[in-house]
Order: sequence, then C-alpha cells, then structure tokens
Amino acid sequence: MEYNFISIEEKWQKYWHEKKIYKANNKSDLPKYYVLDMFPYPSGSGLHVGHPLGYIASDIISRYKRLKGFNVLHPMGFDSFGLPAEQYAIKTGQHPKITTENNILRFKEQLNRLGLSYDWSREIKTSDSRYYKWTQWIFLKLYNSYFDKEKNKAVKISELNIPEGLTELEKNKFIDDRRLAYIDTIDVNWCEELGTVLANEEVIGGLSERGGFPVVRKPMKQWVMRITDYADRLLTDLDTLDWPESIKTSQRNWIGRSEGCEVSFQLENDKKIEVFTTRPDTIFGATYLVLAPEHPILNSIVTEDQKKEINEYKETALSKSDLERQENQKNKTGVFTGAYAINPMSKNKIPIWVSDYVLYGYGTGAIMAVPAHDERDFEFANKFNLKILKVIKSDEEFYSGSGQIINSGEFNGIDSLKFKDIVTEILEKNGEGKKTINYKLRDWIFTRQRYWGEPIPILHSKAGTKAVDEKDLPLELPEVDSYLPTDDGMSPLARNHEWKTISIEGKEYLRETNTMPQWAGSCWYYLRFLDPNNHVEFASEDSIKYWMPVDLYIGGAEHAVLHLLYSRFWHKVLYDLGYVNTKEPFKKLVNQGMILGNSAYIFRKTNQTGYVSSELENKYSTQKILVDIKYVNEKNELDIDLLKKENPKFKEGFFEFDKVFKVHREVEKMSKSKYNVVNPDEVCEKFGTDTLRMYEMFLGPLEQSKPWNTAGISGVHNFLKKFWKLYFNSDELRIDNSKPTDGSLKTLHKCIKKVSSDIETFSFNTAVSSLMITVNELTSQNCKSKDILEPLLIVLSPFAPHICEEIWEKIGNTESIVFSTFPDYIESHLEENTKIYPVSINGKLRYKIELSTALSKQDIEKAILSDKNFLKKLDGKQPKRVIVIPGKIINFVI
RNA sequence: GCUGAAGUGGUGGAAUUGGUAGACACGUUGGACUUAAAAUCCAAUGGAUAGUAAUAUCCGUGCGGGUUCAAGUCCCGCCUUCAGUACCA
Repeated sequence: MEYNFISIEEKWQKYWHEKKIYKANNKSDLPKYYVLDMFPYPSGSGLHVGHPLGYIASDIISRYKRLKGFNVLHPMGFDSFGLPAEQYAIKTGQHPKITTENNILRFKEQLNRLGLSYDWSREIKTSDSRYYKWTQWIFLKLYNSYFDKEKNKAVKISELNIPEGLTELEKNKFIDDRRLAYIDTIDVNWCEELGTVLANEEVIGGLSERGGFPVVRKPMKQWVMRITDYADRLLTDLDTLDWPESIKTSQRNWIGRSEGCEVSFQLENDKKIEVFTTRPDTIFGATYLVLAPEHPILNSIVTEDQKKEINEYKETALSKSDLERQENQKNKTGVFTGAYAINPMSKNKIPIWVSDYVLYGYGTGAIMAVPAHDERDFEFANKFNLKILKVIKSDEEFYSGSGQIINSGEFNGIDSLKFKDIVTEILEKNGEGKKTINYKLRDWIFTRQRYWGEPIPILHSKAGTKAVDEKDLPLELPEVDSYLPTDDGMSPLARNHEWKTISIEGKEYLRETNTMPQWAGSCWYYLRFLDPNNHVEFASEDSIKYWMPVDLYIGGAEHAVLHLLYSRFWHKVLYDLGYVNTKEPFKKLVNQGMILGNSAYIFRKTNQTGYVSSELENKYSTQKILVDIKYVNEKNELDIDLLKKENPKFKEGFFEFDKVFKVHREVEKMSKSKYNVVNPDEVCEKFGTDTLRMYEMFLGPLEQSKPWNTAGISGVHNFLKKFWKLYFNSDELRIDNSKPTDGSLKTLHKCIKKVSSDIETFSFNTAVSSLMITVNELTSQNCKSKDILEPLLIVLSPFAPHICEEIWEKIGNTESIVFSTFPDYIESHLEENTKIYPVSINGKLRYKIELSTALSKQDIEKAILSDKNFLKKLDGKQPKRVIVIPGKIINFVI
C-alpha cells in the first residue's frame, strides 16, 4: 500500500463535506473558541501559494482547539464588493455580480482543496443583499446617533436635547450637525483615474493605495463618519489588546494624539487668531505666525498692498496636489500678509505669514512659529529672514529639546518642562488660551462614486436628509445601463432615473446615489458569522453573548490602520447602542508574513533581438525583461524551446549562453504582472495538500515574509512518506498491541509537549521539525506499538489531516479523528540523562543539573571534578568540597 | 527624518530567553541496493591547524567596545536590510 495522497485527499474532503463535520453549533456547554481569517476579496486570478499561509495556520489552530475540547467557530466568507470587478464591468459590460460569483466559485474550490475546516454553512458575501441589508441597517444606526461628549459614548438621536423655538429646517440642521454619519462639504482626496473619492487611509504618499494613481484635493459633498469622537477610546483600548506591537504602534501614530495648548493671538484690530502648540514653553520665541492658505480669516486681515500677492499664492497652493506639496518639503514657500499680531506673553508685535507648510486640517490651521526650536520654522525663518529668538539654553543654533528657559523676562531660569504648565495656566487665567488635545485622525470619508458597493439608504429633499425606512431594507443595487459615472459627474447609480426619484406620501425625494466604501462590509462581518441566516437581527443576542469576542484573528499587516481601525470604531458604536457586549472585536491578532515570488529575468541586448544568459550580462549593454517562471527550473535554467513555442515575441530572438541559459532571479511580491505566481493547485497535484500545508508552515516563522522556494518541499514530502511507513509495511499494517518501550514513550511525550506548546505560541515551523524528529526516532526504534502510534496520529492531524484520517480509519477507528482528544504528555515519561552546566546565581558560580534523575552527592562531585573546562577556569585549583543544594543547583567551595 | 522588525553555515531556519551555537530540512559529497535510472536507505557536511586515525586545539552568530564564571541572547556606540509613515506645530 503506497501513500496515495491524491485519492486519500479527495476521499476525505468529500467525507468532511458530506458529513458536515465542521459545522459549529451556537449552543454548547463546551468552552468556545472563535478563529477568524481576514476574508478575501475574490479576485479574478484566484489563489496563489501566498494566500493560504494564514488560512493554514488558523486551520491548524482550530483543529487543535477542537481536539482540546473547545467548541470552535471557524467560518469563511467573501469581501465581494470591490473595484476590480467594477473595472472589469466597465471594460466588458458584464455585471460585476456575475464576475464576482465566478471568482467566488473558483476561490471556494481552491480553498476546499487545502482541506480547511471551515463551517461553510455560515458562508457570507458582502455583496449579497441579505448581508448588506444589515450593513445598511448599521449605517442607519450611525445616522440616527450622536456622540455625547459627557457620557463619552454614542446615544440615539431621539435622546438629543433640541433647543426650542427652531423652525423645521433649523431643527433638521441642528440634528444633522450632530449625527455620527453626516454630510459635509470638505476637501476630499479625489482620484481622477479611479473616478472616486478616497479615504485618508487609502492615500499613500499622494497616490491611491490601489493602482497608485495621483490624488488631488477637491471640495465635495460627502458622507462622513465621526470617527474622531472615538479617537480617545480607540487609543486607550489598544492597551487591552493582545496584538503585535507594530500594529498597535501604527494605530497610535495614525490617531496621533498630542497634548498641547490653544493660544489666541490678538490682532491690531479686534480680531483673534487661534493657534495650537505642543510647546507653550517656547512662546517667548514665537516671532511670527503662519496661516494655512485655506484659513478663512485670511481675506479679512490681509493689507491692501499684499492682497494681490496673497491671492496668487493662495491659488497656486490650493491647486497643488498632495504629491506636489510633499515634494516641496525642503523648499518652503510663503507670503507676508501685511498684518501683525501681539504675542500674549512677550507682548511683542509679530508678523503674520501664509504658507502651505501649515495644514488647514490639523489643529486650528494656524501656528505660532518658534524658529529657534522647531525645524520647519527654522527653515522658513532662514529663507525669509525672519527673527530667530532662542528661549531655551543650548549651544546649537537650532534646538528642539528641553532645558533652561532664557530670554523670557521674569521666567528665565525655569525648567522648560515646568514652564509649559505655567504658561498654560497664565494664558488660561487671562482667557488667552486653554489646554487642548489634538488628533491627527480625521473623520472617515464614507462615500464612493462607484456602482459596485452598498447603496446608502438615504433620501434627499429640500428639508434635508431622511433615512430609508428600516422595513424597506435591503435597499438593493439598481440595474444601470453603464457602470461609468454620468456625464454630469454623478455616480453610476444616478443613471437609473426611475430608481433615483421616489415619492412618499406625496413628497418627492431623490435617492443618495453614492455607495459605501469597500471597508463597510468588512467592518462587521465577524458578527454576521455568528448567526448568518437570521432575518430579524444582524445576529441574535445569544449568539453574540456566546461567541464574542473573536479569540484569534489572522491576517495580513496591510490592514493595520484601515480595516482594523474602522471595524473597531463600528464595534464601539454598536457597543454603545447596546447591540454587542464587548468593547473590542478582536482579542488576539496575528499577522502572517507575505510569501514572496521569485521572479525570473533574462537580459535583452539593447536595440537588438538577442538575449543573453545572466552570466554574460556584463559583456553587453542590456535591459532586464521578465519571463514566466514556468519556463525556469530549480537550477535557474531556462527552457528556451518552450518559451519560444508559447511566446511569439521570443521566436526570432537569438539566445546566447555558455552551457545552459541561466535566468536572473529577484524576490518580489507575488503577482500576475511579475509572472512569478505559484498556484497551490500545482503543488497539491504533485505532492498533495498535506505536504503543501506542512511545507508552508515549515518555511519559517508565520509572521515573517519569505520567498517561495520549492527546493525544500521534498523534505516535507519524504517525512509524510516515512510517516506512512511507520504504519504500513507494503500491504500490511505494521502496528500491533505490544507494550511500548521506555524510549518510544519518551519520544512520544516529548513530541506532545513540544507540539502543543509550539501551536499555542504559533511556532508552527518548529512544531513541524519536532514531528520530523519524532518520526525519525520512532523509525529507528522500530516502534510498532499502537499505544504510541495512535496518539501520534492525533498530534499530527492538525497539520496533515488527510493522511491522519486515512490511517486512523485503517487501524480500526470508525469515527473521524476530528472527534478524538488531543493527548496530554506525562512528565514521568520525559526523563532525560543528567547533564551538568555551570550557571551564575547572584554572581556566584554554581552548577545546574538538567532534568536530573536521582543522583548521589558522590556522583555529582565526580561529574564536576572530571569537567576539564571547569578546572581550567579555576587555574587548576581543586574545589575542596561540593555542596548539593535541594533542587537543581549545586554549590562548591574552593 | 521618525517608528517598528531583523542581521546566525552554501540555503530556509533552530537555540526551553544568559548556560554544549548551527536542531530540523534543503543542497553537496561518498556509500548500499539496481544492468541502469528513479525511488529508498546509510554516512559525512561552519572554518582553520595538527595527526594514518580515534582525536585535540584555536576561530566563529553584521562591526567596535563593555558587563559576567558564562553573551547569538544583556548594556553602550555604529553599519546594513526590510516594512510602515512623513511639513501633524
């Protein structure tokens, strides 16, 4: 009997599917464990070997927890609204729904082939109206709530105190201004190429996160989520989470809390300018003010002779894209307004300037410039010859630290850290300032000018906005004749005029035609998995109480601030409104690393049709060009014939090489465009899923990124073959009822101990290693005992479930291995030979006995005295006596 | 610039957190079995020096210092790589 992985894997995947082995029950006396993968966007290219890394890890955990007696919830679904399907629709006219459905089928097929223990009865798709009904419902909860600053939580609009004597319109405005989901005309990140607005989190270095297209600022009417009200809670609750420190740090940075002081500077007339500073201690050094070009006070303070220049500057500054602004960092620009303000502490008259290095969106959009102690102000002051006044003692021309206060009148000599509080107090007393906390975090721009997303369930009329009635949800996506924006720049949904206009009780309304961003559906999907077929609620109270929070969440680090911040925000709102019982959704987070591709390049001679092998590259002037890795073997040799046959553009080329044509390799992100994608299906066919699963775990630490390299895969495959041979001798079962030897008992229990602690600490690579050692040891011990080999199957089964099920059945078990119990190790089976090491205790030399058996004092003394290294360190002096201390430490006296 | 992670054989990576550095695997070399190949099994494998040999000695965890009986691990100062972020006052 050979290890025929193909038929074994098919057989058991079918068995698990038909018997619904992994269906989780919402009612159980067992302790619960909720393991969640970040659900994928079903892209057209299917899975590559990088995707399953996290899925395999979470599958091992969930199988392990099941064997440990937990009721495990391990669901999977699809984040199926998204840009690629829509762009494909624009190109081909095919409805994104169809594209998405096809892609999902492909994904599911590939996922199932990996033997993942998902409860598919709970599958969800964010683009399914039965799902987005509740996304819209939650949107309305946000729309119908406001943030009560005193209670520090969200409260229903119905509990809002509305001032009396307002007209209907004023009343609506009063409410609209306080909703957690509100409309605002703001400068948004407009991406022309994508035809939509992007959230701040989706813009990286002035380019769109998806596609890398330029982004410009543009004022537009948008739905916005008041996430800033939650800044403080999002920040402090991070401390309660078992997340990687790097993710917590990036969230902290993104929220960007800074404590400081808002100071108001009196102008010569009765106007005032408020600035925010974290360094009120340097206020005597504030020698000028700077306003952001967008600052509204600008027009009213600028003097006649400066007006022209200011207007010109404003125009150029506002037309700049984010990218252009950033490029100018080293070369600051600015214009003098002609106006002056009074420094409230020094009473000096200081000039007011305008510059785009001050951001309108942060703080008050104006700063007091302290060139001696702030790098940016220093640069600006040098360029425009503004006064630089040192107020903290230091030898440097520019200094941003703390120290002794100077040049500050009666306050000289005070420590700057203390002076901070003193200044704040004085300003507060005079009504010229107050202590403030500022956040970098901005409100979340929630609308997208796209088709393939959740429609926003809102109606517009002259009186304001109105929610679609809850009982009319879901508000389904209308059909449109084209997926492009309308000619007058409205979202694609506006193309359906019949849908766009609606009349209720004789009143005419226009529907909101923008859709929600892709993050909306993924903000709360972990809750829908608890009770996915519920028609009355997004999930029943009982299911939420039982399953929440998610015990383990595995996914990529690329969602550090986007998805993970938004879903924490929504979860907190749902918590405030009483719909969920935990403050945070995800208790433990693990980031799996990326599996990188090994791209192959060949060198084309410049301006010629010839190609050269990588070792000849230096001889010519060449360009690197990509070739598909399927033409390259493990020794980096190119199959020229096949390449020419399948790619006409290489057909005429002359390939120059020494003995074989070698390609140049580069490790890059795995992607279709780099021709370096490895499909897991290929690996499954060649080696089997169990091999793939174990190999991906063996490759290195889960969190680390690493290149895919098939070189080592035979080692893991051989291990499984060896494992098989432990149970079968050609056609016969080797296994018998003989009493296990001490040696094999030790081997087994060592393995149980190591593997279970490795799984709990996510060290899957070392767990696989110790399984390999175990099988090698048992093979050389010629172990046949069922008492050893049966528990070993259970220990291996989370990693390689198919082969274990097969053997489990063949040795006479009738129920799936899934229902067995993970064995415990027994300490008495683990005894090792005595080893003695020198150790330092309180600075004194002692000896440590590792895992000692019962040794006599004489034995220990003998062991130490025969240790040559030890004697050498004592310069040949002989210890007079060795004292054995209870436990594992021995003392000695010279 | 700032923040975070990392740097160990030819390669991927171990090292119970201060205690035999290089587990396990790949690769390489040699051997067994084969007419042969594949498959499988066995042995060797950080470097240097000495020895016929068993073996012995020295050097070795990015670099330079330090603490310690003992440092890949701790401290100080650098270098390099990757990732995130960027005029946030």
